[in-house]
Amino acid sequence: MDLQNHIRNKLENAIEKSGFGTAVEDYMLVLEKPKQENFGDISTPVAMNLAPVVKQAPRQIAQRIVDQFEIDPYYIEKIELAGPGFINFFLSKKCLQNAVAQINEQGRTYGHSDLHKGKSAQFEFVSANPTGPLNIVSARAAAVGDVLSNLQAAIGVDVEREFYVNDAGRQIRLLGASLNSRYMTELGHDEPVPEDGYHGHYLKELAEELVQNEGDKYAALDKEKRLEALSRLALEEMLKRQKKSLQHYRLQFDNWYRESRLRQKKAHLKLLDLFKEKKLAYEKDGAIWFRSGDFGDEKDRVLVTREGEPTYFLVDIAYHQTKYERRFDKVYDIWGPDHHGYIGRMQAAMQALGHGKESFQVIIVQQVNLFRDGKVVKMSKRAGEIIEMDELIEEVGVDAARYFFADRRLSQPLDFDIDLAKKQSDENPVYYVQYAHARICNILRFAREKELEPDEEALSLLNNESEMSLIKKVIDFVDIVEKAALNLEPHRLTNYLHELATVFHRFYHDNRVVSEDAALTGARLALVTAARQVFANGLEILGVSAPENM
RNA sequence: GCGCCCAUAGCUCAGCUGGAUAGAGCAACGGACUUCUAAUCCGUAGGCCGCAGGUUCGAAUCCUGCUGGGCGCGCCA
Repeated sequence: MDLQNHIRNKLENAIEKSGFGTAVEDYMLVLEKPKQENFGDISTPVAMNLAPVVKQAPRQIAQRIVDQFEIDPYYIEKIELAGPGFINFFLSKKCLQNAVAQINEQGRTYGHSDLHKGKSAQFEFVSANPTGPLNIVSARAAAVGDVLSNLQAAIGVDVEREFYVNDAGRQIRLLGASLNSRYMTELGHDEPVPEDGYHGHYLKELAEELVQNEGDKYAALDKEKRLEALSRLALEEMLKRQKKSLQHYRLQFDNWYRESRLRQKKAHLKLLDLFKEKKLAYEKDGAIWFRSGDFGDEKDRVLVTREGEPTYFLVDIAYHQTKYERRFDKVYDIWGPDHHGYIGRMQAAMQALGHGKESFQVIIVQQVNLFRDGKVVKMSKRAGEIIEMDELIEEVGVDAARYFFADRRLSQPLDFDIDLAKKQSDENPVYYVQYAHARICNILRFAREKELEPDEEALSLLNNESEMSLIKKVIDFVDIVEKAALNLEPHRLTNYLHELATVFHRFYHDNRVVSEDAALTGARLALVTAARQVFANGLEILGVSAPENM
């Protein structure tokens, strides 16, 4: 909708003509949605922001701006000065009614814009170690990462989703050793799982399958060869299962970037050379250090240990460097709260490599506490007691899981109430929104049976309170998507859809869509068609299904 | 000790780049179905916005200190 721009332009003109042109700054030109409906549809506190600068009373300033404001009656019905100095705009009915036709014309693309067209971004998220099934924490990251990606795409960004696979190093060796124990035990040899190995049930199951399908084939190998073979096998199997879980969760990664690929190319060693060359690295106590302290980190960090092993950090820097080589304008990492201490050093590394501060952003998504029967479900990774993502999805469904995960501020720890998410009742917000969509589909089906169609020529018949509220709500969608995308706040979208559902349900209660009045029926069908489109488009961004009946 | 996150209605949370009377869902209570879906709607009740200062025309929002809770501070990954 170019409505906001229209008002902004006219407002700037009015301010210019009032003689405040030199005093006004961009940040003062705020257009917001007033809390109360009787304060109009759009409001600006610009006069109050100008007051301290021009040293005049806010209401006096506002009055002069209002006097100079050129009203285009197509858009605006009236302007009011209110309260301490707010200028409130009331939109014309004509403009609101026509918005319905515009939405229907845009259809599936309504809500999308080219605000950031031409930019590219990469989201790296989940990136769980391939040493076991995905858990609850990954489930939140997966939902959030996917929705954030969708939101960026909606404002025109060319987005890529990436999963970084840590398929090299100590943990994979441990994984192999753990599988080896299970496998050999299955064959009657006593080889206990290493103390710091992986004790989960899944490796036991895998070992059983292995014996069943391939017998004692691996037992014949000498231990080193066997461990290597089983490591590889376990890794690929775990990866396969993770991919399957994510697919089930309706999440498609564009790229699975393997750490082993970096190591093969010796990317980390080349990077080390580069650091040395640029005097960003030095030797101390037998280890090689990065001067991260010079780039805002708390202290310097080790890149190569005294034993000559490259640290995870060194490889990770090399990995992040590839993101820039792959020419993303913006690189986002989604991490759990346990990694926040890692942000400083990675930012330092990126800056040392000459990448602008704005180009790399870490998004910390807070933890998930699982509740069942009103009690916290304790999870212990060591003992292999984790709640798997598959179990959660199995139990509550993909829609509820994704909706719940998107419905919180990222910085807020999330209490996930399994019992609530499972409930097919009004206590569950997912159904409330989906039900609104299904209800509209039902109306449209009913109308089609009677051979009635939406009629955009009749939109001027939409006049009553609940009709106008619904129109005003659907036209907010573009703005909501933009704000959610720019601020990386998926919960804005769920909140909005819930509000939209409320307004729609009220409209439904107040008005019969299919009635004796053919013209009015056409107009209302056009309105609910637009509303349905907004539900569908919004739910699509969330990755939640929009059922046609419930 | 240092760093990050959190504290708003009984519960779960919005609102936080300062603005008008702090909102929603659930739970509680009272109403509404011969109509296109009652998985819905309407109404009532519910608040020292953790505490104490500060900044200013104005603070849930910004700053400082404190209290309480979660997490992190490896030549681990």
